[in-house]
Amino acid sequence: MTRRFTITTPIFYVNGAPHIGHAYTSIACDVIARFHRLDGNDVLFVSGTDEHGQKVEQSAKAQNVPPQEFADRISQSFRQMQTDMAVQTDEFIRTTETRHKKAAQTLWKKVAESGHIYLDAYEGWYSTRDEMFVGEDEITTHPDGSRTAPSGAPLEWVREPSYFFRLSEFQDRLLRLYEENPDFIGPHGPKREIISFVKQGLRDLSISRTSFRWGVEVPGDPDHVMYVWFDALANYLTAVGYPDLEDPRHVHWPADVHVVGKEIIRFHCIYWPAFLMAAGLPLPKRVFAHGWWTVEGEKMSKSLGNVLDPKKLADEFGLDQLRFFLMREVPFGGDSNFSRRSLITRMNVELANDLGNLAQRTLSQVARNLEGVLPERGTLTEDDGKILAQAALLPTLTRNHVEQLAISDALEDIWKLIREANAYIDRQAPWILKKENPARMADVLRVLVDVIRTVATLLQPYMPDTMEKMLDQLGVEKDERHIAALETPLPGGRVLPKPQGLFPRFVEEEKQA
RNA sequence: GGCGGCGUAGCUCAGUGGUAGAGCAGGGGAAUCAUAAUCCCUUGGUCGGCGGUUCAAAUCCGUCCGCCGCUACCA
Repeated sequence: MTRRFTITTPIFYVNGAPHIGHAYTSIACDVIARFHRLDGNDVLFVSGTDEHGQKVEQSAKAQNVPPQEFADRISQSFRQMQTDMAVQTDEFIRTTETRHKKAAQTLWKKVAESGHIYLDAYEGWYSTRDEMFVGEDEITTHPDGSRTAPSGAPLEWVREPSYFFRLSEFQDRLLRLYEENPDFIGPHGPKREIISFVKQGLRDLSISRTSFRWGVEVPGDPDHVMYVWFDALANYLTAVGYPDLEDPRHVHWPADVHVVGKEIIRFHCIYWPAFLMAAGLPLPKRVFAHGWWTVEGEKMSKSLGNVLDPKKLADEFGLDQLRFFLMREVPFGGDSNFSRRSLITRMNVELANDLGNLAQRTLSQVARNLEGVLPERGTLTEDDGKILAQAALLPTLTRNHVEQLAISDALEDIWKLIREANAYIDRQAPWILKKENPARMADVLRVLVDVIRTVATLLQPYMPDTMEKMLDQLGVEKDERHIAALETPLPGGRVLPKPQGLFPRFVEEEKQA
């Protein structure tokens, strides 16, 4: 039976250009989605843009364009970024689309019908100049009793009608959810924060606004638009065709994993399951928070001017090299630092020296000493059997890591085999066997081709373009490139194309003094 | 303040009770098929400090120090 697998990126807020963090989250999900496709699963990979809210309304106004036009432009830049990064989504949801508004409004109605929404008023200190409510802890109180926002703007106590969601009623059910499903929140650190947050007690959540218009209209009350998270989170349902239960994508709900940045994990682990519980819908199986990137040891920020453009990096170093680095460098879930030096080191040591050179030295011997013809498997020695067994185990190891979203650990295991293959070729020394025992040389080269095939097959999700070329050079047909195909050895006798280096060493150009 | 995370070799990190590990960097050697890539050996740590539990602690408990995050309606 085909397994279904549904994965989502966060939807990106259209209030700025995509940077390396957006690329990272997209690529991580893409690697996982591609792995599942390669493993024969029926995958739905969802991404999109969050386009409502006061900030978008304001930014559009500042540029003198209608909000929709503003949102169109930025949303397109996120789609372009994903195209540039070879991220293959199955659905890209824009929250300004009609289908999404329908989904969000239906969800609202379901929650309202269950009695979990009521009309009251939201009150707090409001800055008219900033057009936002300011939290108590951000307020400066002056000797004369007046209060100001961090921006220095004066504050006034404002009461605004608002619909509320009875979040307070879900405390126990949420805690039970976390307890009964230990993997619901990952990794461990954020999980504890969420649990202790919920244990502190939940207040009802204001889920509508009347102070701005740029949002999804609340069903039955056109004065209100939905609060961002009710609107945004519903995109995951839009992606499966909700509310049309006959939609073929509907079988992809619930999602297997929502991948999110750690800054929005609370909304996904508390609000989202509570909304779904209230609406009587199945809950996602997992929410996973990834870390952030620093740049050369510093926090990435516009003011520091060190915001990394993923396209520029891909143009300079190569897309697959960038994808590899991002997935390799960081234990998924942790923070990590981006530095040119470590990127170049990984490219040269792991891609050029370890993997690229292994393929090149193997294939050039096949080309020169066997006239490019792939030999049949010969009689296996103990050493042959050992490395082939290690290779045979690799799909399972990799699959288990990907299942846990440990995509850097999967690479680590793949590299252990690559290093072992380099040790094997040195032990067997086919360049010596060439004179002493040509038949044995052919056996050794065949073992190496099989090992490299395994490696290249499993690396496809990470480096799709380069691994396609490597599999071409190994004589692997298009329909032999999925994981299950690894169980069937290639037939001997195929003529392999002339090998070409796939991972050139990167030499940093001399800096002008 | 409360809650939580982190602190292990020069660097990045793995390791949750039983003789300190990996990769990179450093040193020595081998090989020459290959993108001067590879392979082997090796230097290097009182596992943040102190105290405790235990036959045994990086690993459990307490305390202190340092760094970081969360502490709801901007996303």
